[in-house]
Amino acid sequence: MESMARPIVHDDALRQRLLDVTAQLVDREGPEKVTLRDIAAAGGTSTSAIYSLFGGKSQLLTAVVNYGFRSFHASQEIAGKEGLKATGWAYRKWALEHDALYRLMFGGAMDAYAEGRSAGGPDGGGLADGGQTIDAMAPLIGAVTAAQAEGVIGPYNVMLIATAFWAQVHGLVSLELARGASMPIDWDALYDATLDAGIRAWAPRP
Amino acid sequence: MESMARPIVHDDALRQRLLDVTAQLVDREGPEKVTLRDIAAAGGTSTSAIYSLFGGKSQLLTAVVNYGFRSFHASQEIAGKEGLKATGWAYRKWALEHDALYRLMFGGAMDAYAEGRSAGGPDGGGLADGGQTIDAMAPLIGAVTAAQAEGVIGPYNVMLIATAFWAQVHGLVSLELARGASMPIDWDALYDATLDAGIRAWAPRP
DNA sequence: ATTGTTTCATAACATTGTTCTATAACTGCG
DNA sequence: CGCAGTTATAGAACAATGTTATGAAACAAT
Repeated sequence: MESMARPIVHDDALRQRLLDVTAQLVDREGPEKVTLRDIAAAGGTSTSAIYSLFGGKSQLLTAVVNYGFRSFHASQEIAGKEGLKATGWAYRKWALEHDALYRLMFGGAMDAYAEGRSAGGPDGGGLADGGQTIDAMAPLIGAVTAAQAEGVIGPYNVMLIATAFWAQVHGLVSLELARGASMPIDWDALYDATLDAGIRAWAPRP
Repeated sequence: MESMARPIVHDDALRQRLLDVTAQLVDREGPEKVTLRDIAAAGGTSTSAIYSLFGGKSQLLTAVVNYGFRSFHASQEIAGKEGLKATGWAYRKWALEHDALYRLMFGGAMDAYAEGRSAGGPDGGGLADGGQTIDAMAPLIGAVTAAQAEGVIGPYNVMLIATAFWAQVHGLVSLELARGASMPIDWDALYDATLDAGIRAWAPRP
């Protein structure tokens, strides 16, 4: 209250810049390989900024994951209106385009960093958890419900079907990401056939 | 040829002990958290042993992954004879019992270490790759073929069906491992329903 | 015993996440 | 206008960890 002091440089703009830079570096090199010093240099600041804005590497990565979830969710939202298969294809597209980030979000690699929860800033607080996964599933749940209304999907439990679909797609994508290049498989065709099979499996019984 | 020297202590017995110890530690703490010094201490030796026997942390983890694949493969082999659903349940059982190791094998986390291929010792050489995944799928492929013979599964491409099944199960398991506790889902029931749906999807068409 | 050779535990090194500290940048007042 | 007060930040110091280098230990041959 007495007197104001040195003006703030570690502001929201820098925070956003660091998020962008980190997302890029993580996508390029993976979360382990990227160092705080690199991130700081790329953002034109010092490692202190990461500590004052996020709290540490763990929280920075958490914030990046949250950032990723928003992008992924938006992508699913759009595709969700175009039906079940479109949602599946959009899922794969996003995952292949965000390789390392996808693994960080869904691969459980985040657990390696989980321990010190941040106080909960406007955005970065709280560890990425199932809540976000369920959030991200909302468009898929919507698509399943719509398909039921159209009679394409039978009257099974919606959450169960959605999770089954999600797991199917996630499994294919993570298999493709992890071992795709070294497996003699036509992933496009497999993906297509699998989506159809998934729908077939939950079609109304005659 | 001139003269023999100090007797070898870094032998195959120690190698095996280090493999066991590392597998345990990795399963308990994950591959990032476990340190070479801890491993060496737990094995009653020094970090040098890891370098002379494996080449480094990367190759040690690769060897552990290979070790894991053998165990997993054996488990699948047994279950494969009992049918498709049994294979799926055995898959899940093994994965839940080997949490971190499973992620190391199938989660793509190994890529973080991939760079220096070892010369290829009797066992640890070569990075774990798609070959092992396909190997591990063999029992599943057998089960699918058997199910086709019984008329439970239709005349679709076997590899395609097997991969679809594998992805389905892998997706469920990794979702459960990563977010299971924080999602309000009855995983047992979901697993059961999903296995049935998978079989239904590829049933012979009328 | 001495020498030579090989093996291995330990010490030194480089990198990286994190914490500490001293300086920089500003305000308000004399 | 300068000086004290205050806060933010860059950079130094610290701790941990994978890796490499070094020198001592253990044995055979002479």
